[in-house]
Amino acid sequence: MYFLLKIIFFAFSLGVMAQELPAISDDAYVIRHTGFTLSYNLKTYCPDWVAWKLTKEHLKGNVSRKNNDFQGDPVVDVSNRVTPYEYKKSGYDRGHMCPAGDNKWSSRAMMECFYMTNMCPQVAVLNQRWWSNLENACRRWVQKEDTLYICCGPIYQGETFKTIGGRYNYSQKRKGIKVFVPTGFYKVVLSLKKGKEKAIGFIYNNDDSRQPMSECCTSVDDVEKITGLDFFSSLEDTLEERLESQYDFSAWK
DNA sequence: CGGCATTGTAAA
DNA sequence: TTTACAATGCCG
Repeated sequence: MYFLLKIIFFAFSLGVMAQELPAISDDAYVIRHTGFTLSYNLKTYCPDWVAWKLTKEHLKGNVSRKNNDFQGDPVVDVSNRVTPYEYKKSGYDRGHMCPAGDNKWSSRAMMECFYMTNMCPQVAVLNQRWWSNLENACRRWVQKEDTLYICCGPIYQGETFKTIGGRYNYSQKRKGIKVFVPTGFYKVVLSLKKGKEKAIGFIYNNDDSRQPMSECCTSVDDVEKITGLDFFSSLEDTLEERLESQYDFSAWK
């Protein structure tokens, strides 16, 4: 009985309160951390999505990203746990999905956002410039919107994928894990500010090309078509349809 | 020098 | 493709 109540409460807390979460499939490996929730994929060894709520208040914290080191996620069993070793000499950055800059409000959230379950292999130029631009923009936007519901993750297009890692770790006597290199990344952002509710999506290529926000934005519907995910599904249907089918980049400035 | 991680190379 | 081993390198 108590267990049943727990399930009901969990479903309630995910479905009703957490508007940033996409619809969750039955076989999903969902991991909840202090500052974000993610769905871990045991084939790609990347998250399928990472979702979090960003508020104005969250940005007032002063926890520094220094001394927070990339590390395997202790929630994941060791045989499936990606470590920084997989990314070493790969040529790819360990790209945060939920950024460190959004987790300054809690030292625990900050530490957890450096778990490898929050990472994907990202081309350096994308990570440090164009993707970073979007993260900074979200932190600007939330000052006016008060709260943003954000979800992002990798895109894989094509039949075969590049992988990194996979080498047996002799020191730790651990089987190698192959981490898929995404061909791109998506992010969807929702504001429910009364009377001016709006949503927007973004799609980036995982390469070193020039990718300003203004050229990467699109509708949430577009991102759903490409990812197969159903974002913001706890919204009332007509509102969801309206917000996801259209977007206005200039309205976010 | 001792201990441990990293990496080139090759065997299974 | 995965595992074993040896040489190298780093840090005390």
